[in-house]
Amino acid sequence: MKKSQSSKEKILRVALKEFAAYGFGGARVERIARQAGVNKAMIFYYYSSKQNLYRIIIKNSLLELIPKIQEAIAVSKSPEQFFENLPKVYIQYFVKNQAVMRMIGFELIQDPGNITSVVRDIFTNIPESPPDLLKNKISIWYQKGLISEPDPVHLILNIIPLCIFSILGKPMVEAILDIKIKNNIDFIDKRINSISNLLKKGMLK
Amino acid sequence: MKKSQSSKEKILRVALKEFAAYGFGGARVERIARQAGVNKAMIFYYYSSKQNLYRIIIKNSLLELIPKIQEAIAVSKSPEQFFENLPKVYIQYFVKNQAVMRMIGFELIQDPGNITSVVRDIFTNIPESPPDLLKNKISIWYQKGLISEPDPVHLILNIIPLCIFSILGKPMVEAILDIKIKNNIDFIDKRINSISNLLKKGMLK
Amino acid sequence: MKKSQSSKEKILRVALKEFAAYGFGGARVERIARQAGVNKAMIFYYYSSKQNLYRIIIKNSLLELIPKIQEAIAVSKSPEQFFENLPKVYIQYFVKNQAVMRMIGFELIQDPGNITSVVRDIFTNIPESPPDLLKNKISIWYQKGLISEPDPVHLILNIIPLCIFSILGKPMVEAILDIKIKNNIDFIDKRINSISNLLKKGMLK
Amino acid sequence: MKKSQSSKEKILRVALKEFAAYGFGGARVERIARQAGVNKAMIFYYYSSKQNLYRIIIKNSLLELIPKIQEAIAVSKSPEQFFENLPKVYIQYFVKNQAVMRMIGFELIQDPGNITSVVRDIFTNIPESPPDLLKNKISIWYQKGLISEPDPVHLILNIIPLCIFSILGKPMVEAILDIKIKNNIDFIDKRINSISNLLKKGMLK
DNA sequence: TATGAATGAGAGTTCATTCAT
DNA sequence: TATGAATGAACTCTCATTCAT
Repeated sequence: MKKSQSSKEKILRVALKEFAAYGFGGARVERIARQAGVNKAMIFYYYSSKQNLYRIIIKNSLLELIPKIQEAIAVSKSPEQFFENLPKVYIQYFVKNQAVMRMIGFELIQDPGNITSVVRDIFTNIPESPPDLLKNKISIWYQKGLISEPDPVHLILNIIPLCIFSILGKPMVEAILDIKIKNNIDFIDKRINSISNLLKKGMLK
Repeated sequence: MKKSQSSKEKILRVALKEFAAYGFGGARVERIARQAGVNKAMIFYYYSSKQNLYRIIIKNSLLELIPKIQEAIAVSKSPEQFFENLPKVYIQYFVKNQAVMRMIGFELIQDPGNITSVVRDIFTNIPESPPDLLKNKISIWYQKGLISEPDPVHLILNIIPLCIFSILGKPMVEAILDIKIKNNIDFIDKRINSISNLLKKGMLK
Repeated sequence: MKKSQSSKEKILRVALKEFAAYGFGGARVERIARQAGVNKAMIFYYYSSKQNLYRIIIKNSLLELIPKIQEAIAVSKSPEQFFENLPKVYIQYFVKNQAVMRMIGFELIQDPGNITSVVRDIFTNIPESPPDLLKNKISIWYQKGLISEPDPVHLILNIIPLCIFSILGKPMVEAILDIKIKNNIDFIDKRINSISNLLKKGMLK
Repeated sequence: MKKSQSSKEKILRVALKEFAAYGFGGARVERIARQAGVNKAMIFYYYSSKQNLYRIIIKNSLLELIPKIQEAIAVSKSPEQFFENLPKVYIQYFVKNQAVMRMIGFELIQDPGNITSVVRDIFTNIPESPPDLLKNKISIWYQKGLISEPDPVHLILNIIPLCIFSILGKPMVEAILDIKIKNNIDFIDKRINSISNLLKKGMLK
């Protein structure tokens, strides 16, 4: 019974990496099975289809990420804290969970409807509507004259891209500038700092 | 002769959309052929393999995009202009060429090495080194005390993500905030504005 | 378990015939599958590619044939016995295993390097070097004044062609002479005899 | 008009090599066209199909070879001369025309009926029946007590295989004996000699 | 004669999925 | 739970052949 448990979970762990590396279309059930050390048929026994396995992984990933973000938003009593906490939480999570980040990336490009429906699904199980909480917060800050961007959509779209793309886009920017960054840990720290400064200088009044 | 020309090019046009919609692994040669109104074998006649077709499209796309960016950089005599021109050019291009944007996105997630090598390849055919020109510009602006971020990597990583992700991330942010944006043209204009303001307030001294 | 065993082996048996009948290029995987009564995909499941299946069959065939020849050489205490045993063993084997003979024939025409490398490969797994044993035998017989051809290459090339080609060349010689041989068993016996006599009279001193 | 002539013939020359190298199934029309420096469609314009091209080449080859053999037989006034002339003519022809030899080899393995029908076809256009001439010659020699093998089929099958296989089988025998023959011209001379001696000692009374 | 484009059938191969045990 | 064998549809790619010019 123990072994089955571990098999079932190992499949999840391995499949996440596979989907992140190749996307849904490029991922191979057989490769997942081999790397998880289980028989191919077990994947279907536990998860019934490749599609379903994919959905479960997406959902699990968001179920792990979203509360962290909610928390970071909740503890931010001022926009200053908000502009510091959000990049830090996002980037640190994505650095540690690059496979999750890649899967989310794939989904956004290929079928945003998919991921947004999962997000909405998760939100409906939370008593206080996270969208409302966030919108209220922003609205209050703006009314108090603390921030310069009143539209929550644009405010959020000024933050999240900087977080997600900071890791994904690094190799491309290295190519564009013909620079090779060696120390990745330093880079991440500087990245968080640079984004926080940009957001604070750029959107605080 | 005319028909062949159109066949060869039609394949390119259709394939770009297919790859953008499904990624390399999920794209189907047969679907490309059907939509281009050509025999499946013609794709191999002209492009010899799916892989090769993909590479050519990536390269063509970048060959079209990069000069526009170079131009936008070149005409920017001040960092102020720079922070205005770059988002405008990027976003307007991506709005019109969403398939290109999606393909670049896929590549960055799946195999950044691939796209960076194409970028480098294109750069070597330009007499004045684009990386050097850009780095010099930034360095001079910083020495003159015009901008607050001295590191070109971080400066660029504060710009490009905002441009690429503004279109890709829109549906997700709509889900997060439970808002549905109707007028897309207005949205794009506001997006460009919001980014320019953020960058100017956030990185000009 | 039993059925799978039989499937795997049945493929081998059927494929040998197919390759013998049509050569590698002309052989059809689908025909092999149909005749073996298995799903086409099983051929790749067990043998991974048409090429690989072909190689395995060639190797198996030689692994069966070569020891018989080695044995026939080993038991020949005099050149007289040698000139009797070798044609008998060769021809009787090829009569029973015409498919093997044809495959070897194809290989010798198309890519002799291929088959010679397999032969060498098999030899390296035999403790006493078969080439050396054979060369020694011939050398001793020549020194004792028993045979007239000192060069082992020419001696062997005076034997093997007569054996292989006796079956393959029969229809052509029938055409050349406008004769139709009815009783094949008699023919084979006479063939073995005629060759033995030729070799004994022609190469014994 | 001249160019067309040369194209038509160049196709024949190149196709012979192609068929000899890969067999009918493995030969590629496109490769023939490229190597002949003509458009693929021209092959069908001149020869209407791959099959037909193949047949024509087989026939042409035999039309060139057979008269040489007939001549060698005709000039042989004694079995001694016969056993000297035949190997010499055969082997020297095949050394110079290895592609022809290979094509004949392929045909004999794959579909002997094909080549025998062509042989018969050629013979019907010769006034004196070659089979009869040959059979008579052998019969007379035997009646005169000059040769030991009365059956023409076996007599011929004691000769031709040694000639054809001497070139084809060389690499394999080199592998069997672990010997590498350097000088090919010497080898051929020795081969002809060894065969002639074998036949003379072995079949002359 | 000559060409490049086009075609359709089918080749080998892959893959998610299911079955029997 | 677990396995190896099996399946069928679909995939990329090939190739002899034909068409339009």
